[in-house]
Amino acid sequence: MATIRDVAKLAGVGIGTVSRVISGKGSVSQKTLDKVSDAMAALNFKPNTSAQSLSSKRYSTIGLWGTKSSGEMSRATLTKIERELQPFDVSLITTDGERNSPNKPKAARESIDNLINKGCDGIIIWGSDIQDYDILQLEKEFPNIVLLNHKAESLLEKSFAFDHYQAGYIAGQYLIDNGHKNIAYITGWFDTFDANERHHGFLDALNENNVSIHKNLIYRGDYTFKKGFEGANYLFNQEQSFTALFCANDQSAMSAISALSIKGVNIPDDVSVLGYDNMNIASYTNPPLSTINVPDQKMAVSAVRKLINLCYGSDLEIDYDFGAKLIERQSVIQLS
Amino acid sequence: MATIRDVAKLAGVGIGTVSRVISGKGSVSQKTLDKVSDAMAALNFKPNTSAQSLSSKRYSTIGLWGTKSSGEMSRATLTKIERELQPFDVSLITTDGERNSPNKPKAARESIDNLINKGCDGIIIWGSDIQDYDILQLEKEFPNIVLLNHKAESLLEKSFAFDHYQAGYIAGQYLIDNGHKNIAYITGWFDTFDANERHHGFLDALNENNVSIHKNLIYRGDYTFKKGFEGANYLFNQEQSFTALFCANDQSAMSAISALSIKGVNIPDDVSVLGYDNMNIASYTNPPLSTINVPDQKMAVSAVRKLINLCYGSDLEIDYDFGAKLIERQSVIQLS
DNA sequence: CAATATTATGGAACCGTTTCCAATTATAAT
DNA sequence: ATTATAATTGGAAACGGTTCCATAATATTG
Repeated sequence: MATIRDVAKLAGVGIGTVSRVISGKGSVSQKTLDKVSDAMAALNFKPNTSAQSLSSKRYSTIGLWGTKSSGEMSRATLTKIERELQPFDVSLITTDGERNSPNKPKAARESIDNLINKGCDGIIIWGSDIQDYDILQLEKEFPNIVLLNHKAESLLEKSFAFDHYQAGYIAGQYLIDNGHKNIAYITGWFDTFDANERHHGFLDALNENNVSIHKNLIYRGDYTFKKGFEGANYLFNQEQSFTALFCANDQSAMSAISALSIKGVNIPDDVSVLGYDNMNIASYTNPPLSTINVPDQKMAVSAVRKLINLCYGSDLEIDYDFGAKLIERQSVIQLS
Repeated sequence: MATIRDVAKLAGVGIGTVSRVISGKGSVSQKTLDKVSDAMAALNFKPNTSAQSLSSKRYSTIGLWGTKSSGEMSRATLTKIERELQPFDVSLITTDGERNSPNKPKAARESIDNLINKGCDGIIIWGSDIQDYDILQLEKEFPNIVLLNHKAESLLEKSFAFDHYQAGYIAGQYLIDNGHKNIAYITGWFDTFDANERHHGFLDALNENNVSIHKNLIYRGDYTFKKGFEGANYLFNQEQSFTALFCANDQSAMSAISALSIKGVNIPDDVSVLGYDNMNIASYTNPPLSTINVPDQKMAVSAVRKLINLCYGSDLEIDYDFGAKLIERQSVIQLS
């Protein structure tokens, strides 16, 4: 591999000059620029990234930290992030923070440190697997962080999160507005803050409307197709009947619909089903799934842009508006 | 940040010694090892990755190259790859090779070069978006590559691909074995080698059994839910009737099932549907989807292991057996 | 116990950039 | 022409590790 010195020699200039043309900073006369460019082309010169990073402390890399247990970031979102980074020529390093360790918070912090140490200018922290206290601590030492799917009160401008409480509430309210009083519910997995918010929002909506949900009609799921399917069968077998089913995500909603249809229940005539997430597929189920839209990609884009601003001093505009919205399709009907 | 020299000073040893304890290579007495370890802990020393790479030419990073147009690698597979890398402490850099350029092969090669230049010990080349000739050329200059979802005849031991022709053939044969003669077909997107293989395998199976497929019953899809849905509606409206529908992937199969059910056709009694991929959700549709299993994750794991061997001189065992297998569930029935 | 082999150790040189400053050259102003 | 100012340029020093070699300390051998 050719180095900057080879180029300098061939072009008959000093290494500083070559460096200047690489970075485009500082001034070079047109004549020298041409000479150097030619030499670089002739030698097929590519600057060595490690050397650049070592000397400039700029890594052109950002890290994505998250654990699988908090529900994985979707592929589409991931791609979106890459695309957002591409124009700036920064790469993405992803890590699965998961470690089996007795001391979870410590392990989290440690794996984040590792990621930073790999050479990242900034990192995206995904989900709620790390405590606010640790985040604040971290942010003091390493301010180039951004929280995605998590909100830290004292770090609002670096938090990009969806109001799951409100969304859950909207979901509950919607079912009630459509006249449903006997409601079943397949929950998500409660490991995370988000999941709890959504849960309480939904429950509060019911409470405030004085509709209670029978304990037999709550099935503890985990966001998977499997649990959705099993949950629906479980609920179907309870003696309590229901006219609506809320599922904590679209995946469970889809498989719940399958399970119920297989049992011969007609969706939405016998049972309305409401999902949560608005996955791509939600438009193409039978019936098309009404659901809560979660602007995952939009949040991701905002988070990335904020991080780019933080790391590289740019001034990209950032959208902080991630309102909850219910998408009406055909899986929920008005009870007459 | 503390450097190796700080550690050396604090521990009262030379920098060479510190380097030795970092790498674990070379000999250090127990006593010095303790001293150095203590010093490292006291200073919270973390070796600088760029400096390490610069001087050792080892990057502990591998790249994943692929374009979105060739169908994205699934999230699950991506995670699998990360997990496989984790024990070796190597990170993954992903790139979307997509560029709009008049000269596609050149652009491909260029973006691969870029990726290599970012500092990768090796790269995984995903899909068939780069020509064999270019691959061979590349491999000569940079041998640490591995092909995933693509087979280059002269690079067999670095190719990890599924026999889509055979799988397509099996799919066709299965439908015929079940007595279907009037078959409809929602194709995939034909940009890639894989897609063509699958296509021809399927068609050849029909041909060799003397069943022909009416041209109106072939709908050109693109692997999306959307096209599956639209395709099924299109097929439903043809005057030619069919008892079986083959979809080039599970996504289209799922939405095709939805579309047909909405039209009132009963799956599988009126129309059998066969998918391709065996996605997670395939077990939880109504009816559960019969499909071709594609061992994506298994192939990815093998590819990664091969690459690790290549890059780091290890000797992991590698499985090259990716046979096609049909998973019988309940979306295809025997025609009586 | 001397001679030899083995294990430990220090540190200069190097990896390929960027950064900075002093020196040179070109340009503008008087 | 002379001076002031601005634009270019070269290259030493630094970034923080690894490598290698010469040397020192220990262990082994006959």
